[in-house]
Amino acid sequence: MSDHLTPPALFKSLADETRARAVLLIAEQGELCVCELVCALGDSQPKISRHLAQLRSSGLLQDRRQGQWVYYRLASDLPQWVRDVLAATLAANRTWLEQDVSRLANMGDRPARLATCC
Amino acid sequence: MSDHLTPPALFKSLADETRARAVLLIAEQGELCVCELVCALGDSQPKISRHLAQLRSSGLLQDRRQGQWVYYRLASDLPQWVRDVLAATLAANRTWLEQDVSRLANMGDRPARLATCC
DNA sequence: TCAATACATATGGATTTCCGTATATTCGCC
DNA sequence: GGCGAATATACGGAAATCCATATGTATTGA
Repeated sequence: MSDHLTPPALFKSLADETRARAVLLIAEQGELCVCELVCALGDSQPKISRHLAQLRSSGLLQDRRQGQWVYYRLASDLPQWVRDVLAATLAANRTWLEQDVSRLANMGDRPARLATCC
Repeated sequence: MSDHLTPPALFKSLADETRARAVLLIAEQGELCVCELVCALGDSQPKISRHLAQLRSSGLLQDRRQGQWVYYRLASDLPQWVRDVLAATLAANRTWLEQDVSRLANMGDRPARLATCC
């Protein structure tokens, strides 16, 4: 799926502020549900949802439904160079992401993931 | 100048096919003049020129005039993470760039750069 | 000074992108 | 089944993007 992730296709996916923040947050946290992203980014739910759908259909993210929540993570078949691009960007832009991370940390009532052990 | 190169700003610069190819070609070759890029990418001169101006004003490229030619290279103050992003993208997408590289190699009458030794 | 080459920019229009609002849909629970 | 919470999608319209064409500027050389 993400085979035809050409450079401009990848960069187009990351060219929007909302999408860039969402992807980097997910890259840092491993997995986030829509309501967590809505809270962290401070945007409306339809806006977040629309951008997530776009990131999924471009092959960057994959989703997983758990009860009423839908969790997004980096696509498992993401090429290594794409992971490298994200890692380099994330490492050098922590302060740029700071507010989103802290809004996420301060969020009350975050849905609990299933324990991975069972 | 390139301090305010936020992630979405960088990715927006690279989100266009013409700009992505131009930047990667320049990253690979070190320095290219406008007419070389016109030939390698097979686009019109105004189109190339417009995109180069955009890349320059976003802080990704810098230019240098030598006689009638204007050479573009990566901006000298480019943050390391941006260089890393470009390097990772270039290394993994050689075949995507193949045709442009060979059109450049087969170009006749390429303007000669000044020797660096004197 | 004239012409030619290399490059830059202006203009207008077609297309794309993005968003707010409203409306599905899906799931868990009573 | 009915209701509320979480998420997705549809439908305009506003704004940004991209391009072709035409024109401007700078440099070289006759």
